[in-house]
Amino acid sequence: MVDTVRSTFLNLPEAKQEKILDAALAEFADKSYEQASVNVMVSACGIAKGSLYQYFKDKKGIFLYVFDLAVSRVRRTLVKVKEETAGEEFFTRLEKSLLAGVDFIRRHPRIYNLYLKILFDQRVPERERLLTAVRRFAADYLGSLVRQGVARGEIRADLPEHTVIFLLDALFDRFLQATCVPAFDVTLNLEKADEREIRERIGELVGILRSGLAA
Amino acid sequence: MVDTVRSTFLNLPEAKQEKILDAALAEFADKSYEQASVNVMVSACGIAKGSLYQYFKDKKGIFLYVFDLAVSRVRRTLVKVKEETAGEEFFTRLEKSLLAGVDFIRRHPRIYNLYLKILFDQRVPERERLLTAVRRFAADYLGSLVRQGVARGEIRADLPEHTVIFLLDALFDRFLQATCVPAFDVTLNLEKADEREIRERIGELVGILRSGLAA
DNA sequence: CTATGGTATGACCAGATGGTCATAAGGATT
DNA sequence: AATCCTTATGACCATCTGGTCATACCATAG
Repeated sequence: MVDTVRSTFLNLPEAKQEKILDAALAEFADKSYEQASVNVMVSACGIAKGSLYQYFKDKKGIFLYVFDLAVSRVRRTLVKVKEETAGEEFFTRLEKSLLAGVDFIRRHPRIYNLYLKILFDQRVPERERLLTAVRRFAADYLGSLVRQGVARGEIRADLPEHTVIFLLDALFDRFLQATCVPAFDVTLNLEKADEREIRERIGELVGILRSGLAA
Repeated sequence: MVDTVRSTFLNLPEAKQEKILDAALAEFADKSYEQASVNVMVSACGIAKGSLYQYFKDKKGIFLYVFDLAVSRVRRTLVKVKEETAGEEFFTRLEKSLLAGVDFIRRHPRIYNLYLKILFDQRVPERERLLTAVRRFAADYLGSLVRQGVARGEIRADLPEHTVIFLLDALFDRFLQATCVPAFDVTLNLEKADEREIRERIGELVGILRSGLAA
């Protein structure tokens, strides 16, 4: 995994490292993997192309390194939310997790865009592995919430856990997508919503999950 | 909309038209829009590149024409399901609609792949318009089911309709994605599921929607 | 002052792209 | 047979791509 980056890069002053990673993230977040241009990256961060190929083995190496960094940031953020809400009720934790997701995306839109690229660009290197890792993390996160909810008697114990997690995962993912891809969301207008409205919509959704649709 | 295709193309014998559209669909479904190659299309269907540019204004024109055809096929299929289940109960209609979706994708995987491309390739021409159209259709479809369900007293009338539709739309879309993108679905294994299993999972999901999660 | 070794450079390569256009082929009407 | 119009062709163009490599730079060590 780390054999894609050369020690030359790690020896660089941190500011320069960051400038390069920033340019790479911007480019990969903007275009599809194959369309992302190494030429654009180097001219954006003001180094020679040859230099970049002294830092990384190839384009794929740059990509994997950037992706790894992005994922670890997401991980850290969500794990923190889980710990901070450990004592609260299941449905409250759902709401707070979703809110934290929205907040993360608004602060790191390019990282989320990178994730969307992995989701649907079939030609991303090692896509299967990267994608599975991310989704598995989400499923584990939700699974741990669900199991604790069941143990505390806050949610029904008679439901197949996998299906519950699937439903929650689907809803979370789409909600987050809707906050930044307006065309996804022809009903709730989440992209233009302020935080109060976001909270309201989250409350409504979790309310439906809680009590069901049947009359 | 139709000013992208030239009359020359429409005058062609139907078999030749189909061969060309088939090659174009295959290529657009396989790669991202910008990565899809006109050269590949023409050699796949055995015509000269110049000919293709006599049938369509440019690459974008080919794409929009193919997309329009695909969308109208989806529309026809789903409208038929809606009509055929008009008399049945809300939750049954949900189940049958989902099942019809799975069936359509298995019979027309390339069309569904094309849709996924629109979803996440930010550089697809007129993406906003195409995407909004598709999502609006889904929302209208589900909305009509919901309103009839409310009118018949099958589902609660006290819920905000938009939010209900949003939830259903999210769940439907992800379920369909899971049936053909294994990495999406680390919990249910839908890709390998036979029809009996698919029916079971659909039943469980709709069951949760019906009665909620709370203990 | 020189030698060493890591670092930086950008001209260059082969290959691909979308799109063009002069030319040719077909078929119908005169 | 001659004219005319539509359709078919593929060599060609400018432009971009990821990747290479001989060369230059520069700090330290002898």
